Parts: sequence; structure tokens; C-alpha cells
Amino acid sequence: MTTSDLPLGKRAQQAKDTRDKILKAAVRIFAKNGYAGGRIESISKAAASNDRMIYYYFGSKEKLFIEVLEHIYLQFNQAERKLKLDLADPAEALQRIVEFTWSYYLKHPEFVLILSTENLHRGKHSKKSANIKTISSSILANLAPVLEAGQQRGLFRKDASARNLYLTISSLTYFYNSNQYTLSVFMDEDFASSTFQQEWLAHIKDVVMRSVLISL
Amino acid sequence: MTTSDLPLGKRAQQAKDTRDKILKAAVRIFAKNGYAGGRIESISKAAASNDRMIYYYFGSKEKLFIEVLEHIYLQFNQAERKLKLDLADPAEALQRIVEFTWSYYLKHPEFVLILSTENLHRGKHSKKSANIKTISSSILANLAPVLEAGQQRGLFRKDASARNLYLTISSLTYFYNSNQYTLSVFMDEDFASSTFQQEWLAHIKDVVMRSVLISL
Amino acid sequence: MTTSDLPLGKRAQQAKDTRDKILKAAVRIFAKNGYAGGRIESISKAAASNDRMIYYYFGSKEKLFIEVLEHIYLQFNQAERKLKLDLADPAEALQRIVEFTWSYYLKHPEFVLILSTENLHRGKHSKKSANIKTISSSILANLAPVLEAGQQRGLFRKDASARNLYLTISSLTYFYNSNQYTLSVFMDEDFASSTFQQEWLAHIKDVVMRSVLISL
Amino acid sequence: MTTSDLPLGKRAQQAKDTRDKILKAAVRIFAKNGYAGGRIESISKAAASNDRMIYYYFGSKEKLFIEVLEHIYLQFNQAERKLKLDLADPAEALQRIVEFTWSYYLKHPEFVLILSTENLHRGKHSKKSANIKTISSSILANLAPVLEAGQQRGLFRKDASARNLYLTISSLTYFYNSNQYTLSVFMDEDFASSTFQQEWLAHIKDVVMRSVLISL
DNA sequence: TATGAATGAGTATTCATTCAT
DNA sequence: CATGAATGAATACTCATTCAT
Repeated sequence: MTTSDLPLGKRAQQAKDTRDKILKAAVRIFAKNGYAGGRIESISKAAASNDRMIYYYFGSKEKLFIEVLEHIYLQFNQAERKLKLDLADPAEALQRIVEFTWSYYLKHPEFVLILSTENLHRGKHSKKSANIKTISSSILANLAPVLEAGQQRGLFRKDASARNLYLTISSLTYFYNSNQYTLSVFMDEDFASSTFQQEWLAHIKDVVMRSVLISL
Repeated sequence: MTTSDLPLGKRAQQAKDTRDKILKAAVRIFAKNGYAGGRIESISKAAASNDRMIYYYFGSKEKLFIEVLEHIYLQFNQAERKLKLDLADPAEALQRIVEFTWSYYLKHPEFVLILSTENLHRGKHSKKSANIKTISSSILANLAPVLEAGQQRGLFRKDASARNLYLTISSLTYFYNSNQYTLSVFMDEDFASSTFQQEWLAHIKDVVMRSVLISL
Repeated sequence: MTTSDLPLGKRAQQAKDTRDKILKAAVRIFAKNGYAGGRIESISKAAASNDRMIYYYFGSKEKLFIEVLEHIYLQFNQAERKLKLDLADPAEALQRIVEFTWSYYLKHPEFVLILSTENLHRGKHSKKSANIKTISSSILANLAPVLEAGQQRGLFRKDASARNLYLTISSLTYFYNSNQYTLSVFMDEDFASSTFQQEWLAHIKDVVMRSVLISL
Repeated sequence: MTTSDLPLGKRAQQAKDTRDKILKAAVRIFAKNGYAGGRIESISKAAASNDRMIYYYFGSKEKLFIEVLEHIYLQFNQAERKLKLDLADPAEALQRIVEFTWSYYLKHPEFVLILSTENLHRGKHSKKSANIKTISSSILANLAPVLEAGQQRGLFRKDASARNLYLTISSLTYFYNSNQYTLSVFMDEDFASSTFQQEWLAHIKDVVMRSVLISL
């Protein structure tokens, strides 16, 4: 039992709740409006709190945004950890990873939006966080064993690298979600329709498999 | 010969120059700082002009941004039009398309940055432009004939769709550039190194080819 | 005829007026409320202008305060320059200097208040001004010739120094005005009464003269 | 033996200590940053205590400042009381008063700074204190007997007044310390150098003596 | 065509102070 | 006696935009 599991006093619990409400409101508001557009007032109102409390708990808008980044990475990591993969069937496991990544981005648009925002700022805030590296470094961990298992069974190409595989999956799942608005301007497709989404998922699973399988 | 090709009077030429300088400065500044962060003053200073001139020529910050969008799409289109593909060799042609797209994003970070910015605004400005649809709609045009040629020659899979192929190529080329900052936080890779860039290009060419080729 | 004497265009004149109004309002407000207490809004309202114009013309509150310092020193200098001293009568001239200094502080409480404010900030703003040194450096200039003339005539002590004489006069005239509030708490005197003021002036003229005269 | 000399219980002693720590921290902080700049939080941190304690012991920022004023006056008075003057030698006694005043200001810059601060507020806080009048009223007390002794012995001028003598000494000692920052901007002197300080002390002793002595 | 002057609504942040435990 | 949590009013400063010449 860690310290954080200990029951808190009434006041302390209330404080924790307030902090949490602000953080969650910040995720929503920053996702919706970006960093510059994410007004302190909007966040405090969305959290049914007070401007001042943001400074009390987080110090500044920038530090709040850094905690938002850490929070969404942590959430992603926790979701990923629940994914139990069967290394006895590497092809199946790889497909489950593609499915998981795809659904996570689809169901968590705030994750995509905030990462895009952070990239527009050239990773400025990520660099200031000591935690982010640790939090996000486990993301690749799921993939490597699956790839190796497939390679050992003679299913996957020996020259496939986890790094490239990871970037391939990320590209194919992220871009559809992140760039849907400019894409739909000249493509007559509704990126929000479940038909298109299912077609795309089937497609990228196929692309990923073909990129590693030795023979089809 | 269209109107715009006629020689302009000295005054008119000066005016055109000022307008151009502002537009180019706007591309740079919006790419660097996003829409909200792209200050009218910064743009007019970068253009060695005057705030008022932006309103004179473009009407508002929003209209300026719309013209910026139109401009970068037009530039992309013009570059793409120079790409002469040999339909007699569809496999080679497809690889050249991947190479072209990759290089364009790499050499024009402002294109990537502004598209990402526009997506964070949910395509708000694109929707207000009558021109963008026309400008950007030609992008897919290059790809369809290549795919069909390959299919007719029995090289490419019949069930491959131009739409999916286009999105696949775009995803694999765009994401590397757009998300390099958050990626490099937890991946020990230098996304700006030419080694990594060349490896990635080789990889995605391979992935794209495997996704359409009937047999390897 | 210098540039500044050239007739200005209507707009330019208006602009100069606005800038002047703000500067004068700033002198009043900073004198009344100190640096921290001198609110930007109060100043712009007192100038019948707009907060934004302060930033337009002065850049920041600090830079405005620096100009205020330069302005009050300049005003003092200009007043001092009008003082025509008869070096043929050094004793008389010295008394006129004491009178002038005394009246200036008395009639310009804002000068005293702003200097005191600046001293509480350890001369922080003065140090940032390139002009102040030049402006205020002429202050001692009046005194030195008078002292020398008196010494040459055998009226004033040879060991009297202009520096000490200057500080003596300044102390005796400044302190009465700057510290009247805490003084009146325990001294049953009204520092604003002209009787007391005249008595004090007579006294300090006497003290200053005795400090330099060889025999009484 | 007064109440305050009685030995205190452990709790009561602790309370007194906390109160004392806050008061001393307040003297430092207000001296350094003025009234407006003297933040409650800075004071409580400097006292290694808590914002809330300031309100517990002093009620408000203003009341704290009033106690600070009372405190520094009290300290000055206690120092002054230790000064044992020999009325048999009035000239010597007077010089000792000048020396004492000078050294006190020099060694207690916080006294000068807080008095200047209070004067910029037009004695606002002093007026609200019932104690200050009593505390500070004894300051003149030292001087009057010395002056009278000197007059009775035929050494000092009959028309010299204690009030003017007091103001003369105060002016000459206070101004050097209070206005050193603006003075050093245009005078090439280091007001912190002991050479200059000693020269100035010698000078003002001379000025004060010449102002009261009948013949030199 | 060009530009300096003016404005109002907003924006992150700070401060003294009070509440609840 | 002591302290973390909460608040509202202020505060310096910024921004896109319009006016006047």
C-alpha cells in the first residue's frame, strides 16, 4: 500500500478533488483551443473553480500545460498496460496493437489534439518536464517483444525494426485523426463515419502486416 | 495570356510587391507561431511594411490566414505538376510519388506546420475559402492513373484504392515531420539527421510498395 | 532654429500633445502614489487618454517612470539656468542659491516625492537612463564659481568644498519637505505654515553662511 | 517588575517568539520593498511562518506596518537613552549628539528607509498610532538641555532654538543616507566609502557647531 | 498608396484577506 | 497555536482593428 492509497482527511481530499477538476478541465480546454487559446479563465470556470486556484496548485499556465501533457501520456500508458498480448501468436498480437492504437486515438481526440499542439510549439513544454520521458518511454516496450517473437517463429522479416514498425503504426493511426479537417476539404469523405473508419482500420492492419510478414 | 501576365505600371507593381511581401511574411510567421501566436505586428514588421497595409490588402487576420492556406496549397500543386511520371513503369512512378511527397514535407516545414495549425482549428478557415477545394483537389489526380496503370499491368492489387493509397503515403510522410518533437522526447533518435531520414524514406517506400504489389 | 522648433503637422502636434499630457499626468500620479502605487490606469485617466497609449509612447511603466525622472530633472535644470548670479557679490549669490533651492522644493513637491521614491528603489531607474547623468550633472555648476569667487575675495574659507556645500544646502532644504509628515507627529509644528517656512529659510541661510564665511 | 518581565509559559514564549520573528522580518521586508512592495507572503516566509499568523497577531498589513513604525522608533529611543551626555561640556555634548545621530542612520538603513516610506504615505500610518507620539517625543529631549547649558555658559547663541538645531542635525545626517542613490548618479562619489562618510561627519559637526557657537 | 495615432476588450498573474480544520 | 485551501478585486500589459491625414 503506497502513501497515495492512504485515506485522506476531509480537507485534503477536497483539495485533491479541486486539483483534479482543474487538471481535467485543462485537458478539455487545451485540446479544444490550443495552448494560447486555452484561457485560464475558461479552465477555472470549466472546473467550477477560481483563477487563483490554478496558480495555487500549478504555479503558471505553462506548468499546468506540462502537467496536462504528463497526464495524457500517463492515461495512454495505463490503457496500454491493460493490453494483454499473446506472444504465442505474434501476427494476432501485432494486429491487436494496431487496433488498440487506432481506437485510443479515435476515442481520445484530446490526446491527438494536445500532442499536435505541443508539436507546434516544437516540444517546448515536454522538454521542461522531467517526468514525460519516463512516462512515455514504455510505449515502445509492448511492440519489441511481439516483433521478436514473430521473427523467432520465422513469421516476420528479420530486417524489420521495432522503431520503424512503431512509427509506421503511429503514422497510420494518428494522421487520419489529426488531419481529418484539411483532408476532408478536398476528399469527399466523412472521416467521422464509422464505415470509413472501419475500412481504414482494415486497411492499415493489412499494410502493417504486409510490411513485416515474410510471405503472404 | 491572362491579365496577370500583362506588364504592370510602376505603382501597381509596387503594390503587388508589398502584397507579396506581406503574404510571404505571413506564411513564415504563422508557421512559426500558429494562428493565435501570429501577431499582425510581427507579420507587418517581417514584411518591412505596416499593420495598416495588412488590412488594406487582406481585410482581416482571418482573411490573411485563408490566403496563406491557399498560397501553400498552390505552391504544393505547382511543385507536384512538375513531377513527370512514366506510366509505363507504375512501380517506379509510385516510388517517385512517395519520394516527392516526403521531400516536399521535409523541405517545406511551413506547409506541415500550417496544415497542422489549420487542423487544430478544425478546418475553420479552409471552409471559408472557395479556392482551396479547387486548388487542392488535384493532389489525388497524380496517383489514380499510376495505380490504374499498375493494376492493368497486373502488378498492383485490384482491391487497392487510390484513396487509401493516398492516405497511406500522406500518413507515412507527414507524421514523421509533424510529430518529431514529441516523438524525440522518448525515442532516442534525431529526426533531423539525414541518416534517419534516408532510412525512413527507404522504409516507407518499401511499406507502400508491399501494400500494393501482388507478389514480392 | 532647431528641428524641434519647426512647425508640426496637425496630427504630429496632436500626438506630441498626447505624449505630453501622459508625461505630466505620470509626474502627478507617481508623486502622489509612488512607483508601485502609480497605476497605469490612473495615469491614463488623469491624462484623459487610454492605457494603450502609454505603451504606445513609452513602452512600459518602467520606461515611463524613467522619462518622468528625466523630465523633473530637466525642469529643475531649466529653472536653475534662469538664476542669474552676480559673482561680484558672492555672499549675496550664495544666499540666492539657498533661496532658490528652498523655493524650488517647496513649490515642486512632486520633485521631492519622486526623488524619494527613486531612492527607495536604490536608484534602479536612474541607472537605466543614459540621459539623467547629463541632465543633472549641471546642478553643481552654479555653486562652484560662487564659492571660488568668495574664496578669491577672501570672504569664504579656503577649505570649503563645493561638494560639501552643495550637500549641505540640499540636506537643509530637502529634508524639511521630504520628512515633514513623520516630523510633525512628534513636533508640534505645522510644516505647511508660511511662518515656519520663513523662519526655516532664514535659519538655513544663516547656517550655510556661517559654514563658509571666514569671520562673522 | 512589569507583566512583560514575568517568566512566560512554554506556549506563551513560543507565541511571543513567532510574533517577534514576524515583526523583525516585516522591518526588513518593508525597508527593502516599501509598503506596497512588502508582500505578506514575503514577510511570512522571511519569518519562517505562515501568512495566517500575520493576521492572527497583527490583524492586517496596515496594523503590522504601524507596529513596525513603533518598533523602529522604540529601538532608536532605546539607543538614544544609552547616550550619556556631560552637560558640563555642552560643545562636546552637542558633537556627541551629531555623531550619535549620524552613526545611527548609517548603521540602521532600515530606519531611514521606513521613515522615507512613511513620509511618501504622508504619515498615514503614524497618525493611526497612539504610541508613536509618545515614543518619538523623547527625541528632542536630549538636545534641549545641552543647548540651554551652552547658552547659560555663554558659549552658544541665545537666539538658537532647539527645534531648529534638531532639524539641522537631522537634515545633515539623514539626507546623505536617504538620497545617496540619486545623488551618486551625477556626483562622482561613493557614498558607501568610509572616507567620504568620515569627511562628511567632520563637515557636519563643523557646520552644526558654527551654527550655535558665539565666536569661533 | 501609405502610415502614425487611437481604442476597447481581453489576458496571465498577483495580492491581501478569510474560511475550515 | 498553527496551517492549507479558497476568493475577488486588481494590475501591467497585449491584440486586432479603425481613424485621420
